[in-house]
Amino acid sequence: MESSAPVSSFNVVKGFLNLVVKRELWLSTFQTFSSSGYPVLPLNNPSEKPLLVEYSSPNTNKPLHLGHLRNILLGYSVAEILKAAGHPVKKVNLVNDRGIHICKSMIAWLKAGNGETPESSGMKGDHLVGKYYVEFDKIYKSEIAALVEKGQPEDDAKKNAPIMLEAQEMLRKWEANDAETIKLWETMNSWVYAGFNSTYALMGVDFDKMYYESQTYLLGKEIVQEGLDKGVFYKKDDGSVWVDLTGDGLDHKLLLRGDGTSVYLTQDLGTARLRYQETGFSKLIYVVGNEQDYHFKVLKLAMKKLGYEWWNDLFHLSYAMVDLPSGKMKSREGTVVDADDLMNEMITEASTITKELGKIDDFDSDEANRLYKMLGLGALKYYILKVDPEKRMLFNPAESIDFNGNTGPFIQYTYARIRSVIRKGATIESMAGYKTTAIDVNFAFNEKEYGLMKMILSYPYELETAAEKFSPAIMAIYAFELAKNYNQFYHENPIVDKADVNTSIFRLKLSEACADILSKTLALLGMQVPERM
RNA sequence: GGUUCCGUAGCUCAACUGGAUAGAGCAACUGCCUUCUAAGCAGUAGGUUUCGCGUUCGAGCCGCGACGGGACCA
Repeated sequence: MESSAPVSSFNVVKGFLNLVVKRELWLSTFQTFSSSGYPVLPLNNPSEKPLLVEYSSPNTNKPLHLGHLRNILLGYSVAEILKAAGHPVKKVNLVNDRGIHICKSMIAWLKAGNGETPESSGMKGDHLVGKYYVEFDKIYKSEIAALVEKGQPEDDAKKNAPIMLEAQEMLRKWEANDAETIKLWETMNSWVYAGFNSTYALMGVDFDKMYYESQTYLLGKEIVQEGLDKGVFYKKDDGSVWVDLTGDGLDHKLLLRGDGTSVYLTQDLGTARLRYQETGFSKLIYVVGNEQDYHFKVLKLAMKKLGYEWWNDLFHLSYAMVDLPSGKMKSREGTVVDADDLMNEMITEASTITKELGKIDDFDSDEANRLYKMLGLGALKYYILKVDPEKRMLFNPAESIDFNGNTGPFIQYTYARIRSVIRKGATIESMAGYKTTAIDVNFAFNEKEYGLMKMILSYPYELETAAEKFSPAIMAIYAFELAKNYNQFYHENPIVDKADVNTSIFRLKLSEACADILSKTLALLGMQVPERM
């Protein structure tokens, strides 16, 4: 081997060729990194056109719960990862603000609400509206029972229950633009939005653009006509429009009802095309639960049949449901883990643990509360994001989320620990300038230092993989491994040692780089890091 | 009936797209705070990767078939 080659030695074990990279090369690469900041990502295909990430997409008849939490954290994190990887990204939210579900809340509020408002009740708006959604179901069930009592078959009773008929009548009025109905609808939706906004704010997520189904639900009808003209859709005798996907291993699928009203697919066709016209997206990523897998397959194939060449840029980022030990969550039965409650419980838990440890007794209450929030939400976010989205999650509220081991607070703790060492190093005159001191290329680093350097320098690679796979879990695991490696290094090596300034400076540089990468990686998961904890 | 996702330690999860002796955390047990933060570190124990067959130098990963769990489409 030539001496200028980057490889210092090699060996062969069990058919594997092992190359050993020269030590100087590691040091010079690390030197470049730590003096000029984060390595530039060697992106293969930096996109010029925006990637749209649609996430959250709530219904306005009830507050957000644990299932939404998984959706929102995933969507936000994927968007941040794509941004960090150099893509232009737009986060969008399609709010389902119309339909029978919201009419149910409205009817129940009219019947049983006595004019209650968020102000008068002191309830968060989304919780108040959700309360009447549950109320609707109670009334509905008692009406069904009464009809069955009188001898109606249950199926008929479900159709004939007065409150259900009223809800349907209200939907018709809404569609006919009835002034009074629209006014009530706007009022109750505004309560819900105020509630959602405070939940989003607590979670620390944001959106670049909001879409509302009340404005998009009529889109798509002309696309259906276009499909008929092109002969890729067909009409049945009752006037309904269908697409035949048996050639793709699926079934025939309804696109427009006989009475001319839309189904979800109709508006999704229209909305996708609208967004393409607006943005020319290079990808449209839908963060939606896996119960919609079939729906998105149909959507893509319908677009393909229509001849839109970007049909394959529609991507369904599918995730599995979150289950409770008691089974599925059902909003209308009130068996859900509410997102606000869960976040607040986590913050309280963080506060309890922090107080027990007593390390920040000198913090004022603002500082302390910021920290509790950081840690509580960090624990929750990490817990959810470290899991592969396709796997079902079992969430046991009785066993609270851990703060030790492979958790968010463990990584946050490691960051705080590093900052603490660096603060100490900065007080020693001979080391205070460690940031600008160049690394000695002949520095004899040990195994732990070597391992840390390698991990730090692999950040761009991890990020690129995470971006390609739309996978926050990759970054979560990377952060954990890095923190773990740092703690091992920390335990075995004194960092600030007055007797060995040269080594101390190198270790301070290494620590600083580690903290930077941890902070950056956690930010991609929507997490913050504390200077002390 | 059809399609699809999942099945790895008691529990929660990894395994760099088919590579070397399947790794972490929790729980259990044992050590380490007079030294830079013990929300930490070190160690013990825990596995026929649900089962079977196949593909090949090599399979947790690919194929086929069971079994179990979820979701969706008739």
